[in-house]
Amino acid sequence: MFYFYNTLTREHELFTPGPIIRMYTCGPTVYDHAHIGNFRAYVFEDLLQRHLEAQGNRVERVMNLTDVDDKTIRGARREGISLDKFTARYKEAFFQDSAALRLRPACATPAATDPENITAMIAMIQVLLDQGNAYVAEDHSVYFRIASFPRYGALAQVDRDAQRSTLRMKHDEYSKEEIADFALWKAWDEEDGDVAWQSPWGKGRPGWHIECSAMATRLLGPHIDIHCGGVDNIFPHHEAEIAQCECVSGTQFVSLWMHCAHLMVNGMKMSKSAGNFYTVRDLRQQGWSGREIRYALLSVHYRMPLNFTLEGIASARQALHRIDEWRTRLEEYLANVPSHTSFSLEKCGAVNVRDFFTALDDDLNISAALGVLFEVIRESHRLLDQNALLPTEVRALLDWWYKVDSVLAIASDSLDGDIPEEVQKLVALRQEARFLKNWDESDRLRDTIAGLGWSIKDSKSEQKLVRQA
RNA sequence: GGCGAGGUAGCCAAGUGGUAAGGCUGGGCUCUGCAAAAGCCCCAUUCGUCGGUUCGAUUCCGACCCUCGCCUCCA
Repeated sequence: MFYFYNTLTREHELFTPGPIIRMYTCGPTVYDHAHIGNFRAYVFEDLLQRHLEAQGNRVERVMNLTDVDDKTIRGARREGISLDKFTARYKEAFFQDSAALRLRPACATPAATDPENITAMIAMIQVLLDQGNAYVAEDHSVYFRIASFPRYGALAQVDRDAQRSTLRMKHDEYSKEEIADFALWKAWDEEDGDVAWQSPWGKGRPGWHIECSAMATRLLGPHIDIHCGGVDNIFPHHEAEIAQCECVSGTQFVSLWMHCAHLMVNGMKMSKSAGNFYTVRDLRQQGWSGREIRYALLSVHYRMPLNFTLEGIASARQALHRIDEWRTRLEEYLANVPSHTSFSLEKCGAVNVRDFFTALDDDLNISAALGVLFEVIRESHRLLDQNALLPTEVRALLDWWYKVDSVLAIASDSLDGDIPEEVQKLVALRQEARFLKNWDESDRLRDTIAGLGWSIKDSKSEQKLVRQA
């Protein structure tokens, strides 16, 4: 039983999936490296998809790439290269960063400039024109006629009449019937250079909102189950998408709208225009791993503003380390006392392990879910200390963790990678020195090994090597 | 001005009309040749302020204070 908060109704609603969940997530505009504020939305969407799938649902998700707009055109012109070449760089970077954050790729990542998408946009605009939902202005741009769609404003719950007085007419939009009407097709002008497509209304390029509408309906059909994005997309972007799609299809475009709150830095919204932003690559260069960034973005509920700080990501690192140690303990236990019997674990001590998933069922309550995880960790350590767990129970606990991690995707990749031969030799020497209780030699070797970038943790039976950060 | 989110320990953060999950930090203990690491234990008479309802409110109602976002391209 899923309950999700629907922006459209402003209520938690029961969500009952059909055989396939169709999901559309607004992707990046590829004019620069995406920042971690952008990635917060993608991590939230990834968590949502992974949880739906872990609960046995099939999800078809589409994420668009906006590769033509004012900013991409400006960027390409500034560098004197083609739009394609300019955006290709940032598309590539986006996929790299996404992989670092362990975002599962969407089923399709259509780009606005793909010929089939431009065709779909033009077709959609034509229908809107034919039906009187749009009009061609003097300059051959095409605008959506908001007056023709009374429900406009329902998602953002804005009253159009109240808005009117605060809007200002831009100089280049004088030909609109109403100030709030938005562009479906922008007629070519000097600034666009060679970026243009032919249309029945002359050469130009698509407006931003029609891109998503056309790509979403082309790939997922007229009705979508879940549509996600950041809160700043609610108005006007998603409002416009609803207007366009519902005028064309005559049916409800989206059942469930889910929006995540902003990421803040030092209490302020992170944005490119404000200049106070981190990119994934910035943080990775500073030594933070993708999964640490992922955890930091994941661990605050998606509808709460997240204040990103270095202290916060350091705390994420520690929490992950605790999880790693626990998993290692379980795996080492099973290496000694193997058990392949698998059964579905109900409880670990006093903790009901199912609660992890039921917490997420409730509008992705990640804090409660992580609370369950850490309670299980503490409880199983306690039981293991008392030798009160059976091998089959440890096996089941580990299987539970693998399922949990299919949703969280925060497990460490590999324990430490290959240990260099030189280090291995020194460790062997130290082993001998320790056997002879030659502590001076043992300490000297520990220092030497540390100089090579590996720290040693002695346990009763062995020397554990950990690569220094 | 209109719409919206939020104020819970040093930091992050769940939650409920019946007496405060979890993480990080800090302290203690265990283990240990030392160190490191790890594990366990402890750490809010109190939930922005002031009123009200109630046997009882952090949780419901009202007022107020503060922070932040959207209303223009933005996840």
